[in-house]
Amino acid sequence: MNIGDVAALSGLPAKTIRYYEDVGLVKPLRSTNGYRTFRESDAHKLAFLGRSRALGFSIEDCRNLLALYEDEKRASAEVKDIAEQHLERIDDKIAELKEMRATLAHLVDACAGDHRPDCPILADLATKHRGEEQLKNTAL
Amino acid sequence: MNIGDVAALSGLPAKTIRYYEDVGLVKPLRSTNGYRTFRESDAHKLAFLGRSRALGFSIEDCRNLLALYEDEKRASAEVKDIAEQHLERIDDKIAELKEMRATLAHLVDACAGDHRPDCPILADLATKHRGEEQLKNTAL
DNA sequence: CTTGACCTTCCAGTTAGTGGAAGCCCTAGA
DNA sequence: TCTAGGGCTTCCACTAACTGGAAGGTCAAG
Repeated sequence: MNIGDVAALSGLPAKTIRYYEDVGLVKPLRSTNGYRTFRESDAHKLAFLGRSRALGFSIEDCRNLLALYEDEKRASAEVKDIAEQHLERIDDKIAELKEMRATLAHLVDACAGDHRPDCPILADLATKHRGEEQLKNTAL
Repeated sequence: MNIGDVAALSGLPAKTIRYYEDVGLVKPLRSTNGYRTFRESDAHKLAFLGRSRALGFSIEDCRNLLALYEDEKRASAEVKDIAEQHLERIDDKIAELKEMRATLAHLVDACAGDHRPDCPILADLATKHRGEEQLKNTAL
């Protein structure tokens, strides 16, 4: 299979597949004309990578997951560990976004959004908030 | 004020402030020794930037917000528009993360996480899912 | 033989900084 | 007066995970 074929099969752009080779996630063979030649196993790996990335795993996570996948003697605990850490990162990110969202939604709501210059959004951004006092002189 | 002073006041790292100058968000003066000299207005801008960034606005959004902030004849609608678009991006991101989270939580839950190799997480990543069929030959 | 679709490599750009090196500047203390 | 420190300067490289584009080789069809 050439790169276009695995791209179609895996749903990944050819550019991305070349990049994955660059970072050592797949190691396709080369035919005499210099074209990459992908085996079934490579196509399978790429699909695995596509799904892992879709779940938000980092490239490094993917590398580890792939290694575990190929290791018959793995302990599922190792996989679960990676997944749980990722889950935690996701939860943190969601919490962060929700907080931004709440503040922003409140401000947007308060803004008339008309031709006049008065704007609670800008007013808020221009104002020091609680807990934002910086670097009070600790000594003296 | 030197950069260390505005850094303390705004809560931004000096590196970040230099970067903001690089991309044209602030234009501090220079004293004869080459040091950046920040006016009150610069310190104020930097605080504004810090708060905008904390709400997740991109640098380009910040640039536009700052311009609006300084424009006495702005229409609040323009500000609101930027904020609403950002809100939408946040909502999209939250939705995406929640979907990942749901899938991942389900898989983590199903995984024993012990010394055995059997792992529903890997099994899932290795399996083609509904709607994942690629590029069926449209012609013929 | 030419056209067009593939394929190759390499370079640059994206976001928003961060880390580090090499080297001034300035002040306080011995 | 010398020196040590902390602060300041610039510049270069690196991060994550690609993506776009240029220049050019390969191959099958007409």
